[in-house]
Amino acid sequence: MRSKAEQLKAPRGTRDLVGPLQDLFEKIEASGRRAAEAAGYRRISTPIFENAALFVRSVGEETDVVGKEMYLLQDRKGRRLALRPEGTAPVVRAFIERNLASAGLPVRLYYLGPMFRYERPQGGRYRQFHQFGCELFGSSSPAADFEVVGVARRFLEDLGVASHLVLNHLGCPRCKEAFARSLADFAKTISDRLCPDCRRRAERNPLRLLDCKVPDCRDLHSLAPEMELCEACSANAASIKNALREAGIEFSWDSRLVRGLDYYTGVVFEFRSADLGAQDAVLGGGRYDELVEALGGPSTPAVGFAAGIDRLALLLERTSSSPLRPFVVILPMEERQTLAAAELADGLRAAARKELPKHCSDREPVILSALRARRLKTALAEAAEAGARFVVILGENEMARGSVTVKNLDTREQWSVSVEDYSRAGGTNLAHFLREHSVPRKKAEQETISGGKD
RNA sequence: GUGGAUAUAGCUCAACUGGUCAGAGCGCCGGUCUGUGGAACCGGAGGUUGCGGGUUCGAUCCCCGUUAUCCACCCCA
Repeated sequence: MRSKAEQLKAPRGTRDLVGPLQDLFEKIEASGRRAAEAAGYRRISTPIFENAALFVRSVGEETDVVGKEMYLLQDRKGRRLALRPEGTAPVVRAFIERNLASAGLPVRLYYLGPMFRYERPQGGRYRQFHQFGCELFGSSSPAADFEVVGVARRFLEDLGVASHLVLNHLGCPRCKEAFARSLADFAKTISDRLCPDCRRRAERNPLRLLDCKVPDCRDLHSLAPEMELCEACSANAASIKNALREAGIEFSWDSRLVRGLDYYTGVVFEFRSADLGAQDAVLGGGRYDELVEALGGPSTPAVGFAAGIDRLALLLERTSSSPLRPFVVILPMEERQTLAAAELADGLRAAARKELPKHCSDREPVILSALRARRLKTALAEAAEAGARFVVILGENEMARGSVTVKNLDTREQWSVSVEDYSRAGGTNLAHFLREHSVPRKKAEQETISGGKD
């Protein structure tokens, strides 16, 4: 007989975010929000499913992402919907549909959330994965490209992720089109000597030819025509390089960097990590000046990027993380005080809102009640292990006196604190005491996520 | 979608070529210890060896299927 757990497992390529992994996700998301908002980006949340046609028209019918990786569904009225495989198209759709340009250009938006692609799962690659992305509408200036790369970089730096920046310039639609055509023509002449993948690429996405990893193909491709940028495009590429150099941002230029989504034009870039194996792109983006118009909006230049949160979490897994550290743990001595302990904890949390110092960043202090009585020795050891600062002991003696014993786990001092009018006064007595006796910890110790155990 | 590998306790891993081999460490629970600190020692619970078939007197081990994971390709975050 099969157990329920075996029959109902999470679908392939999906996973539950819980414990340290969830902590990590929140940390990464917080860094994203910080980096984006600091540059004036506002969050947008779009639906998780859209009309399938949106992605066909933007990402491109011939790309793998829409050709074979989309989760397609039909609702009861026969509408063709798709779980979003990427974030840019929905944001552009919303930009047009909500007439966001009316607030005045440029418009800066960021998003955070799950994306879906039907792919063979691998480390750092999931069928439901998560992205943080920024989109900047309304500027064709290299300053906009520079800004977006800068936000991306700040975000990664803030997380402490080591990565290197690679850029390329695909040219304006005219350059890109011409180059693709000449590559395809070239491929045709040597078609019989190319690997099967490259033969397919020649048809569907000639630019990708340059990215082949088969050695023989690479040799052939070295004979391929070079990208020729028009005057405007090469000036654009040059000014971006200059800006990056002047800002002291390290990067490499790779003419083989081609992104798999059709809408890219102009600058494209990736941040790669050496610690990720084959899935080394941790963040990717570029310019998509034609997309807004292609989807029915006013001609509007735009740049953006998307970062893979799951991949970042993979990189940071080693360097984290401790669970929520309690500020106070209430310990009942005997079974019959457990309910009183829970009540005390509840009242203390209410009081703490107003009265306790913000001891750990932007979170409320964590106040726990132990739900069972254990030997004091073990209970104290556990509380100390969990990193609690105070322990409140509630036993026969305390109940008789109408007080509790408060112990500071750092200094080992302890006091008897009266709680007689505790509930009437909204818990001020104990809360006040704790406030008076808590000194701010050093910064490193305040971190609830990145700080290890003492 | 293609090629390859793996699957044993909550976790990390053992078990010579099929024959008491279902184990260890960590974790968890309890005791030594009736109300004061992360220790030590002792004990306990937990597995039809991913699942389903097959070969065999006998399968964790061999074969087939299946599911999941990992690696590479494709592609991408």
